[in-house]
Amino acid sequence: MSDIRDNPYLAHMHGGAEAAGGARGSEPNKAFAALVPGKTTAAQQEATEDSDCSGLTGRAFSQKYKSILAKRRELPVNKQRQKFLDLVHSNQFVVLVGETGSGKTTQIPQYMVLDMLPHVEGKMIACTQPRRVAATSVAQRVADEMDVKLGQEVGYSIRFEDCTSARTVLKYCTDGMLLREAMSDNMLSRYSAVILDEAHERTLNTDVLMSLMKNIAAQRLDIKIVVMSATLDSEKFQKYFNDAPLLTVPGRTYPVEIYYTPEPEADYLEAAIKTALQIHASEPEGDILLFLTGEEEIEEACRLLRARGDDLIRRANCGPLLVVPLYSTLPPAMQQKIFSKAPEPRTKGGAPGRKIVVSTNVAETSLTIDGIVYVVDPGFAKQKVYNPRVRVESLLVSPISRAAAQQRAGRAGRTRPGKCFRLYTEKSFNSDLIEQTYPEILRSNLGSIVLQLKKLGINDLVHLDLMDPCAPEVLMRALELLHYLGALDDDANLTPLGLAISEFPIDPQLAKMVVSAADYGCTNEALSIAAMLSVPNVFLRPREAQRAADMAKAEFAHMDGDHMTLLNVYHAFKSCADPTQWCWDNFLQYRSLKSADSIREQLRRIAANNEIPLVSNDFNSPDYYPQIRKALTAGFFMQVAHLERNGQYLTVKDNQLVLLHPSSVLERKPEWVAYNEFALTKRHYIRTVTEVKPEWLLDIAPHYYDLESFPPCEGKRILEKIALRNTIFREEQDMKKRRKDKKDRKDREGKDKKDKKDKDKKVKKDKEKRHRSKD
DNA sequence: GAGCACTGC
Repeated sequence: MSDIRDNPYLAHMHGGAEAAGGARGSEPNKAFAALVPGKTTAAQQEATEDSDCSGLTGRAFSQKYKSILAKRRELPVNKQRQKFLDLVHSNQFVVLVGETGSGKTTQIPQYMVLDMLPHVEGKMIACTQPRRVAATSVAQRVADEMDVKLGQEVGYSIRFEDCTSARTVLKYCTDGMLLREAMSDNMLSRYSAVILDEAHERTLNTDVLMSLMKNIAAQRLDIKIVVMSATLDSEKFQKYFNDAPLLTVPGRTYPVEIYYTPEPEADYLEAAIKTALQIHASEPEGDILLFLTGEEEIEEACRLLRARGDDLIRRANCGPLLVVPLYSTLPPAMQQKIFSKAPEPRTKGGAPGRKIVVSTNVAETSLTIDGIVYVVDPGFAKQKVYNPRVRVESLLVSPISRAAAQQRAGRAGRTRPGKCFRLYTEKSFNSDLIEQTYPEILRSNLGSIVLQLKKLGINDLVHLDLMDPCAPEVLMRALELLHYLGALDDDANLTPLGLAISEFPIDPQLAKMVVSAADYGCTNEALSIAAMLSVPNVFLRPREAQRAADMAKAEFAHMDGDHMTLLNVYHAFKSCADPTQWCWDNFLQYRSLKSADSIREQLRRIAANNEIPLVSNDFNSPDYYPQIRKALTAGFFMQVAHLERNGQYLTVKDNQLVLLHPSSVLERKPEWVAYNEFALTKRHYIRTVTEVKPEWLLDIAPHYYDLESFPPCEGKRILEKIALRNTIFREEQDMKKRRKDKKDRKDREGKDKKDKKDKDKKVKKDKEKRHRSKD
């Protein structure tokens, strides 16, 4: 930090006028001196902003600053600045509801900075976002608004990238990042205030963070918490945060007219296509956004829209259509197409062209497309559900909530008034749809979350104060998993192993594999596999080139299974000359491999920091792959299936009937396999599968393969035989050892006797010698 | 013989 007296904000601490004047010459700035931390008024803040030079940098404000400032003053949130400050001054928690366009995300954090002057105490203000792009782009915008360089007084912090400095006063970060920080600083002592933005999205991280902030606030009366949300579901937030006061800020969007179908639609895909084409045929200019559930459905809809659109254009003299798909796994170049302009009329003065974007939920929150005037909403989305009984997370096409429907409709009113066509009845909207989507924490496996909570110092999970408490059975499953992995002891306290596992930002099973790999001399390989399993599928299989893609994949196939195949792919990726071209040639997703590489680097650094040796076995040793598979077993012994005599796999303990996923490279069916994922679709598949040995299971996870408590099945009988064989073998070894020990002891005793005799003889001789010499 | 909503550390 530069000299504290250079900072005009600190005027009140150093005799005001003198210090403030020092930064910019002779004229003292009264507005700076007037700011008293925690007691500023809107007028004082505005005066500070209107002055000639920045209180933070001491530099004169630029022309650009002044023009942005004029726009900032017109934002709806600015009209409520005084009210907001009053609430913050007299409350520890404030809930703020602001619709799109209110300016809350950019302005509220700045009001907080001016009010608290956190750097006086060497502290900061954090504003969390659920997504990385939001954290980075908003930070850039606010840096411009405050006339500072991004990364200096205003910065951001996201995975793989910390763009902050010792001067940083305001930090935008992902909520996951702040959680990680809390794991090493449980009281978040570096922050004088935390602003939680987009809280209505109720992501896993936001929910955990809200609970944590409540906990911290009870112990740190100096900290302020502002919770910002976009919905009207504010009462729930207020109640959760000890009856916090509410401030509502109007948004700035255009009206959207809503239309419902008079009768329920039997086939929503067909209805959606029809509706989109009808809009094209009869509504004025403006682009269409159509929400569907997944990649396959979207590609199918695009094909149909193009075909029928051509037909429509011929028959009804409509304008040309541009149909573009949008989903997250679409290559970035293809995603860019959503921003292209609608096509020109085919003849001068002819019917205008139109763009139709067919998208998943990405377009609901993550991506904003300008120029959308019409939204078609069939009312469905793929949603994650968790079944604790079989410990399986899966995706299910389900009806969306009223809040989500509202969010979708809002996408039509960003640039001018729009229309939203809902493909369900108004009655259905009111009586069938739930108010809010169930928060993610109620639909997820909590293994990793529970571990994080333990690390955050929250031990009493039963009384864990979440906005929506999770099901006891889900908590039980999480505790059970962590206990079996050895991350928690019998009293559910974090073990040293659990502490190590919690350092890694990956699934606990994967982290256990990495940590255990040290025992098998293969941490380097375990890190690569863990990274490859933490990114979206790397294998591409385009519909028009399935055979070619399969052949390309076969080149990487490893006889032991899919994990080793992934390792082959990673190694090949690292040693190829032109990664983009190479990925293209081999039907591999460049994005996923690139991201696996970054993750691996992060994991490697964490391993190094935790004194986990980074080692490999000799590649030419016959043990090279078995050792890696043993490390895999150490993490995934709970995800093992056994091939029954009828040719079907049963998962161990749960006795679920499963099939090897057709994408597996394992053509022969090994008797015992460990799997990464249980995929619940039309059938039950196990995906990413590698052969393991039953004796490893008994060796590596004896507490889980405790045969006394094992439900009966073929696998159990085989394990019992092996266990018996092991016992007999051990008995034999013991007997041999005992026999040998006995013999050794006898020999030793014999030798000792002889030694003693010899010694005695020697002593006698010596004595005699001495006697003789005396004489 | 078949998927893969979306995020995040």
